[in-house]
Amino acid sequence: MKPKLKDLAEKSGYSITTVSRALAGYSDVSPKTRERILQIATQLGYEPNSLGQQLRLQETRTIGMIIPANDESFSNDFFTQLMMGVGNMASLHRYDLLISAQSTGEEEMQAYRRMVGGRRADGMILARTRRSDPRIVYLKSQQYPFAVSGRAAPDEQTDFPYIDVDSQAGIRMLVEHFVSLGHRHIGLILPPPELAFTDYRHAGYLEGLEKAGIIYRPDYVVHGNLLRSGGYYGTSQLLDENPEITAVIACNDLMALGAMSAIQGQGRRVGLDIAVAGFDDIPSAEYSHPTLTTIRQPIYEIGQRLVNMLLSLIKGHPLEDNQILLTPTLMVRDSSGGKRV
Amino acid sequence: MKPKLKDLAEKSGYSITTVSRALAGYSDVSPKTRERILQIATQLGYEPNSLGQQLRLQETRTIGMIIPANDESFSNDFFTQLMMGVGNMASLHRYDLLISAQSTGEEEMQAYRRMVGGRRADGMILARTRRSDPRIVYLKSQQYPFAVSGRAAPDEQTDFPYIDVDSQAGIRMLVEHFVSLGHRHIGLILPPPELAFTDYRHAGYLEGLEKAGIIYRPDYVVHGNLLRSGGYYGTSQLLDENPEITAVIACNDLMALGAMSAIQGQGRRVGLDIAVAGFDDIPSAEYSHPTLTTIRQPIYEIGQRLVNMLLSLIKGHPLEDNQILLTPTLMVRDSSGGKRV
DNA sequence: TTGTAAGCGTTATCAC
DNA sequence: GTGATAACGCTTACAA
Repeated sequence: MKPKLKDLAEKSGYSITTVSRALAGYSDVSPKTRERILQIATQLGYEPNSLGQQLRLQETRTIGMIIPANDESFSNDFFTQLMMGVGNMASLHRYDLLISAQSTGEEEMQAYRRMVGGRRADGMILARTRRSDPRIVYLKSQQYPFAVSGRAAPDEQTDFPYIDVDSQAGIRMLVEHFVSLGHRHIGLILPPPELAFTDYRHAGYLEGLEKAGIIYRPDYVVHGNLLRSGGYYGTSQLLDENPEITAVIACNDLMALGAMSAIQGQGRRVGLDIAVAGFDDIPSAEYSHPTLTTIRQPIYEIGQRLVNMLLSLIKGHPLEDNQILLTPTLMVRDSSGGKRV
Repeated sequence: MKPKLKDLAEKSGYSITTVSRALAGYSDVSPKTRERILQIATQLGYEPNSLGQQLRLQETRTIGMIIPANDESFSNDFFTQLMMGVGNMASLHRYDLLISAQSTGEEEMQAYRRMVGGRRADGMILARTRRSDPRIVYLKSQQYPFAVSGRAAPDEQTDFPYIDVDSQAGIRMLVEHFVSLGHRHIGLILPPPELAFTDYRHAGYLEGLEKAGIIYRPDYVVHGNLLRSGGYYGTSQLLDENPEITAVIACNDLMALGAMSAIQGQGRRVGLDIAVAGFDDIPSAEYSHPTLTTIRQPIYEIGQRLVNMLLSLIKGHPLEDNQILLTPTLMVRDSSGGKRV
């Protein structure tokens, strides 16, 4: 059926070794031999079995990534954008991607163990760090190459390679933006507390309020699930319980879109009655109605850079800079409305 | 370092064979032995090397997918949604996904040969069929299991497993919808001619016009690249050259979003001045401004069903239905505007 | 310049 | 119940 080295060897009359070396382009095989072997190889449509190669070379040229599996995540632009950045850069280096969709929990850890322990990939990229993240503990214990989108929480040690944006600064910028427009009652929808970046974003909120001399009100802060639904319910709750709120900051764009739905569902106008801002700047942010004021994170580029980082790690090249903190930029669009009177 | 069967064998005093069988849960190993071995395995944190397993078992439990690599594709909801459907269903069957990002052309074919010939995956899923698609020719020649999102072109033979939506009916429904609103001058932005579904959509357009007794005008039809830019330029061209046009059908939602930008860029109102419709019903369609009238394809579900199809193929199970044509549904939203006076 | 043989880590066959 | 041994397909010392 599918030809292997042995078939080429038999057909050509040479040994498996010689065939292998001819195909690999070694110099110590005579031109005539090489040509003959190459010809037979193309004639039979030979393609090396990568399993054999990988097992022998102990290298898969594959980058692993485990992404959240749940029915809603297909609308999660963050992961898909990250994956695309990773995938395209990996492709440039002739690496492929091994993707496993798993829901957070023990199943997910099993998938990590299978992928890492089973040596299915040469390194892994992970995203959305959690408090005392078991994945990172595991990967470090295995001394396995990995690169992360996101730091550890502020009170934890970040002793691993990562790229993150300064989301404290990002949220602070949003608060300042709203304050400059005249808002004094600003609600915040945080990510779930177990995520590492939640504290940074909370800190940015506090920092922004303090700079503006606004007193912090804990009841202006709720948690959401990072999906549209989280923004929807969070906003409903905030507005119901605190009717004086005039602006809502959602900690990602998906929740901000949900927030807008909630506001519009109450018959109010986003930007005019209630200002909204998000975080990420996913593609839909620019096409939403109204367009979404947000903090731009270069997710696609982060994916690309994580690959470069990871490949250096895999090859054992020294990494000049393996902990990168990017400064995000504020994208002012219509959802934050104009100056208030 | 990383423990293998040999290490467990040495540590336990049993042979590699027995260790392997104990771990596999064979009945012909004594309970005491099994327990001892299992204990050592967990103690050392043993994880089977999947390369070894795969090579031996000739099975990878992996589904391959090659997606278009280009900087804009990260905003391409179609592929990401399909991937998520595929990935989540694969996960349920304990399969992973091997993704390779490649731009169309010889490189892409090489990637297919590497993945198939190299036996890196047990089967493949492909999308967006092309005229006399070389990928399909190749996969058939290799008798390799694959399942496709999309049929062959109308004048070609579709002798492979697929799931597709009846896009001829879909476009016809859009034409009928526009006609019912009073439109007589309807522009069409087709996909590139080399794509297999282009002819179906064109046929749907013709069918819709004919039913309404509207004469077909070839200059009302242009081709676009399936990205926002294609919709933008296609619409600009259509409106510049045929100012009487009052409605534009874009053959996917991304182009429809581009069409809306073009119209709004001219200071005109989508839905009121020029009606717009798309195809796919990607998540952003519901959140665009205005919301987008479109034809809903259940892309995520198609991804899931393709996996089930493919797994049957891989396992050699008989497939009751391996050529599925779904009827799409019309989603009327704001971009098509109301009835014209 | 070419060939022999070992080994990557696993499972399956067969004998004991 | 258990253990040698071969095999999956490949690369690479080492010999010739």
